[in-house]
Amino acid sequence: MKKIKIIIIDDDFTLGEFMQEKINEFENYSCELIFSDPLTFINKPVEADIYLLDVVMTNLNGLEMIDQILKIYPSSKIIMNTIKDDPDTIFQALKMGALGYIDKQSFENNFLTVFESVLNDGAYMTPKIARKVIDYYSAPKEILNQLTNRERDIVNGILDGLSYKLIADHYNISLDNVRMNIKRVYRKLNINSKSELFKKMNHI
Amino acid sequence: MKKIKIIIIDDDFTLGEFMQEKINEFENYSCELIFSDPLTFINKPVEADIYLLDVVMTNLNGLEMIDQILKIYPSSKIIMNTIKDDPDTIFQALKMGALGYIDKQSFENNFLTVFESVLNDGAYMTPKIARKVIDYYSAPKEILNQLTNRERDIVNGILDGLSYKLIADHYNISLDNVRMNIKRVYRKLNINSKSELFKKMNHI
DNA sequence: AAAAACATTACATAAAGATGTAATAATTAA
DNA sequence: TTAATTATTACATCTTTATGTAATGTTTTT
Repeated sequence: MKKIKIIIIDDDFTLGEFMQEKINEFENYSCELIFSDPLTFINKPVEADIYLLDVVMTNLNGLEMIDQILKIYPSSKIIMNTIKDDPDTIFQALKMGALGYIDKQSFENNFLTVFESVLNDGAYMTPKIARKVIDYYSAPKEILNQLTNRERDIVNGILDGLSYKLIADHYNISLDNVRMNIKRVYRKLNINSKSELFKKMNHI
Repeated sequence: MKKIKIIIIDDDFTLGEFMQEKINEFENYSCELIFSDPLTFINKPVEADIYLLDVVMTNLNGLEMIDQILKIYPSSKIIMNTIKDDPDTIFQALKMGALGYIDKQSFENNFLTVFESVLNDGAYMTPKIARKVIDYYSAPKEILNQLTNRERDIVNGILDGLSYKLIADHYNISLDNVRMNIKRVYRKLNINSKSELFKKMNHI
């Protein structure tokens, strides 16, 4: 049976070796290469089924590597293995196309699950990471809560892509009413453009 | 030791009973109530540590229930257990505050993991669901790929909240150039307003 | 009932966005 | 090296947004 080939790209060579060892304990997986310098890999890429990528590396940003690897090997699976777990980094990684995101502390307990998940066209995040993703989604809810009903209506209209005029028509109120509401919303949220509103509400 | 209290709200009573049975096989969990009619629950809510909620129910939309339950019991954990796995439904659930999302087929194999995840301030999605969430994130990447470099620059500027003028200044091009590019982008993407652009790119 | 919060309309104005048409330069592909 | 794209600039016009100020109803809340 053909083994699943894993490549580790991680600044921390000791940790890399540790992970390699853990992986190779399993018959069906094979991890032979560790790149502790990402540039070495970039200059001479090697194909693998799964890449284990650290985000924080001195020579190169791990996030950019996602893109580069996928350009060369589009069907390979990329898993982020990192201590960096702020929402921004997580989302950038997902946006770039990483299919797994685990924190280094839970590598040992989770790597098999991650591997299996991505190999079966799924994805995996540790509960801690998943929670961050979910909290990010529900953030807009909190914002909407500080608005009055009418303000909420209008904000939703805007997020739906309606013009002030259409919103006014829809709720049978004057255009000026819509404007007034928007003014108040902007003040409450400390913004002053539709773009900022969209940013605050990220995903509808 | 106090048991973790679970309440099931699911149209399908037979399935409800099956899940109840599975849950009660474990010492530390206790599931005594199944609401096959969501309205019964709404009219006379009962507190629990975890709610297992179906999305598709005849009398009420499961998504709206999330909000209602959390209003009454803010610290309770809500897990969606459903066959509905289209991205829109998933995101709406997450947006409303659900902390877990599993498909019914994998209930038996995953419920313990889900329970433990949410009880430890985490969240959980089955790999299949997680993949949908991640694909949703990387969708904008595909869109950006059909644009030229300049068009991409400008789209990114807009998503950052910059005005045409600021974008023009930033790239040292004329305002009309920015406008021209936007026109082309709108045509390519079949849209005709900034709002629609934001919607297409959802999360930046 | 008085005060406070919320809702609605109105007038006014400057800035930004959405589109059309058209000509010229710069790049790239045939 | 033509032909075909792609990139820029320009002019014109109409719509939409962003904000200010101000007055008058409606609900809530105390």
